[in-house]
Amino acid sequence: MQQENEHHSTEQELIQNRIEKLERIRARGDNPFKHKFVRTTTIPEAVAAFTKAESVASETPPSQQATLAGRITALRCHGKSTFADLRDEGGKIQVFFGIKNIGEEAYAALDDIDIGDFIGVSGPIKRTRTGEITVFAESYTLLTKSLRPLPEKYHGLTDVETRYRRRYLDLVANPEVREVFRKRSRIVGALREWLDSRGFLEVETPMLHPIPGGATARPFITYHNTYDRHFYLRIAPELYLKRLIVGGFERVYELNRNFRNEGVDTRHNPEFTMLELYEAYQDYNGLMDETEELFVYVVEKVVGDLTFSYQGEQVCAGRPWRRIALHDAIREFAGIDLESTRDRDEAARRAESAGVEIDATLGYGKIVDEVMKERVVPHLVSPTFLYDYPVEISPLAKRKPDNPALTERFQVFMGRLELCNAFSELNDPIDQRARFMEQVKQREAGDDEAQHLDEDFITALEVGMPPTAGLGIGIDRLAMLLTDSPSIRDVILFPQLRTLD
RNA sequence: GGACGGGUAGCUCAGGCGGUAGAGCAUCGGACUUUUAAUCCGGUGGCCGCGGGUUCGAGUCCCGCCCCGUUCACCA
Repeated sequence: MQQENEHHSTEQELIQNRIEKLERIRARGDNPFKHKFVRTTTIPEAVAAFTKAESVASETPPSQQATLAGRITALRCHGKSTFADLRDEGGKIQVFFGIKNIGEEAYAALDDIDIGDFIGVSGPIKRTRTGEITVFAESYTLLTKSLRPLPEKYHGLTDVETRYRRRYLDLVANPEVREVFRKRSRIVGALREWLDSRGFLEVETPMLHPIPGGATARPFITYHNTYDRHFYLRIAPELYLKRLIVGGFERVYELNRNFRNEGVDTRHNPEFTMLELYEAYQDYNGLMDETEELFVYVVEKVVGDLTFSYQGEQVCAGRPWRRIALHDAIREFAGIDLESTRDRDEAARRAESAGVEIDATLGYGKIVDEVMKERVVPHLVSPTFLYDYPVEISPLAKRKPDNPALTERFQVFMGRLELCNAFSELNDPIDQRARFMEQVKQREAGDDEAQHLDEDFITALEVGMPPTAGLGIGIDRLAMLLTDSPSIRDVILFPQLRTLD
């Protein structure tokens, strides 16, 4: 215990110092944690109103009375006058405390105000001698006492571990981080607007799945006490959403979290946000058109321009987007043909001739997938549809009528990021059962990402699902792209890190 | 899991040739009624990630471990 105290002695001293101030405040009969404060306006509104009034009345700048609230981010004390920077969510304004304006008692009480405290302040807004827009405080009130020191004012908080583990400090110290998350919110809002305007119904399906399904991924396992059984955190909502199409909804979407028990890197977080939508009577070609429309809507709304830069490269999202069959793209970028063979070993030979290392356990479909990731995706900066994927790696997608080895599936890539996965949904229950059985075989052969047989889902398909196309969009990656963030952790408020003891 | 880089004051960072651990900001005390990274004077503050080892002596060298980042592998 004592060791622990000594270990934190410095920080403890800073905290202790503030606690003593807090006690002095209480001793004066003031409450350092107020319940409510009515402000007349926000800081950015007050600044905008002042600037506007000023531009109209050119000779004598008007002074406008305002009551503002915010956090003190800087204090400059000059004896009988003090300047503070006050910041709220949207902006910053300087506050001037003069002993003549607020009185000796209130001025003396400033001794117990620290950087980090929240205050409310009233007074006229004017420019100082040096031209800074400033509230000349006539009164102020402490709203919340802060007991811990904030990160340094000039450099902010740069330690990435602290930024992720204690995001509140990151948000306080680095205003641009708040902008990233505002933008993320606008992306999600724009997606919903587009979907809602087209009659898509937002639904919520289970997060606890008795059988993990809808994607090839390792699930998290959890346990329900009353039912005395294991559940899986969902890896995708797909099979439930398709059940809703069976039930008669024609346009549904779900925008929520998926959980996959796999590696963590700059593009993968164990929990991530996915938009999945399903549209009856549509196929993958029509869905490609709609996907373009949807993205263009969101990009224009959020970025304001269809050309933007991601990690130093220009992305041009203007329509039409390039559409190229996966096998054609492999021919173009990898210089090999994987379409004219279906033989696993031959495909592996050709892949290796293109310099792609192929693990002996990979089947034909995964070889194609591997070559795509290694040789094709790195070229896809501006938006590109790859379409017609091997049936082996697309167990929920409908086959092409003229080529049963391929499925009507597409993916969208932008900024070298995989953003979407979509297909004409397989609605033939007999084929679906066969595909599941193929997956089960792979699972038994040791592939623990292979999909499970979901008997109830087959039953639903037997009841009948109309022709349907479905699309999944990785929201985190879309947010990375549109905020020019290099890591998925930069667009997730509380990314997963190892817990500390 | 492998490779590389990092972990030093509350924050941002120096030091690293083995010889009593530094700066700026913050904080505390003093001066100051127009500053804005305020200024000036003085002070407090460190298990130098953790544990071993070598050594008269270890932030510094060696070994192991933990955490973070990048990357490769795996995946979306």
